[in-house]
Amino acid sequence: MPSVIRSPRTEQAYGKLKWEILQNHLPPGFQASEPEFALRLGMSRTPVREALLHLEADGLIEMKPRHGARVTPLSWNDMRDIYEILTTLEPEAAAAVAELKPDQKTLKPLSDATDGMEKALAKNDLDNWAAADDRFHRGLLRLQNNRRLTDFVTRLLDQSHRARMITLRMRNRPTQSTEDHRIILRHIENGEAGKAREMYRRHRERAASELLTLLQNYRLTAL
Amino acid sequence: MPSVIRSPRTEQAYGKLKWEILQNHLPPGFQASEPEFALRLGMSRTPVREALLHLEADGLIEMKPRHGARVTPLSWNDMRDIYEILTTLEPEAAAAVAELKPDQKTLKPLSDATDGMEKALAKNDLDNWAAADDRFHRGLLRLQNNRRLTDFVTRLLDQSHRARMITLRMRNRPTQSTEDHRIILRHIENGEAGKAREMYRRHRERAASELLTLLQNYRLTAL
DNA sequence: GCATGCATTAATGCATACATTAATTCGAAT
DNA sequence: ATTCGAATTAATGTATGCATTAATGCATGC
Repeated sequence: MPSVIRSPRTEQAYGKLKWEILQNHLPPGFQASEPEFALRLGMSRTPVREALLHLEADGLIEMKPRHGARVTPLSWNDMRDIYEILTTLEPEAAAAVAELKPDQKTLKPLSDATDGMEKALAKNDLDNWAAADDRFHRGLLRLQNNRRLTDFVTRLLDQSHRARMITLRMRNRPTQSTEDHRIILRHIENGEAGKAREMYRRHRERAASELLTLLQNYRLTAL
Repeated sequence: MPSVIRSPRTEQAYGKLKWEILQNHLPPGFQASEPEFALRLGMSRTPVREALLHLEADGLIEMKPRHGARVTPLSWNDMRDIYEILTTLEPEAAAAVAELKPDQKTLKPLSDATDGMEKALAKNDLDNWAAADDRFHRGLLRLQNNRRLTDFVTRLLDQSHRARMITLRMRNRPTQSTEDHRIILRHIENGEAGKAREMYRRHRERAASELLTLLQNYRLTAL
């Protein structure tokens, strides 16, 4: 439960900060003290501090003793680690969903997302393509029943979101990636767990290698 | 970074509470308000609350709006979910370590743990057996280089610790399990990633099935 | 007797004040 | 000029108090 916060202020602070971080509005490496964040957000330190601690647990903020809280910088090694885990866990999630033999209605979020990717690709609308891609991955997770898996992978997706956005316009047209999704969806529809797993793994391996190469070539990250 | 806390009080509260939960000193389902915990720990609500939030992120505490914080009850479904993920991730960790072709010195923590398991088994000393088993699993994790993987799996091991302790004396003599470790260690020593992965997977599958059966037969958990 | 609603009670959410501690700056001495 | 050290500054850690809000119990009416 990465986002299970209930109190208005804390929730507000958490939501706003997370949003601004993921949008690169608060850029990687941005640093400020608790009082500064509190001032920015128009509330006292208490809820802000709580939100910052949550974001630290999410891996989006790093709190260093006397240097304030800083937005986690993009790191090549972090991205490698994250994609390594995604490459292991997401295929298992896909297989688990396939095992459930879900009906078309259950799979609607996934087919919608896949449609969205194809349409956006046809229009060369990268932003909508990325959004649909994201919906697919998160939608798939939600269809399997292991809550901890959902939460953890969701956190990893959040942690790697900025890197994906930054590299979005450096990639070639994501034709292959879009096709991958269609095929994975078909395997899931057919209840073929093994094929879904294997296809998802290859999808993630390709995505990882692409992303890491881009980050490296363009010196976009620390480390 | 499950335990990255630095302030004396918060750290103290976190450490003490975590310890007492894992020792079943604060039993599953135990519930108290923040002021009560604060009183128990001899400090104000602030650091206690922070510690409780950390423990909630660790999955050991659940905070319900007006009902105080309660020690997460043991749940069969949670254990199933946890072991499902462990069965996926730990074998990958073992394979990753094998790939590193570590020397004997690096592997000393693992061989020590394995020795400890065998010795404890010979003496029928279940407590030390379990402790050595735990050292093996955590030691292996530390040898691979993906920090996020280490932290997440460590959390899962913590979350399942109480269930393991409770079922410890209901199991048959853990002969098979001890042998598994020896074999896994050998595969790692030989740098045979595939074999290490496969053996670890079978080890975890067996462990999961044993644990879940015991919990079910003895109605030890909620749900 | 039961249900509804209000009052009471207590916990949490949040703000603030104070204590502690570390970084930084400035000055003095070598 | 450089280095050491003390004083200042500012951030974090912690305590506390107040506001808010939900749960509980009681009373009242049906």
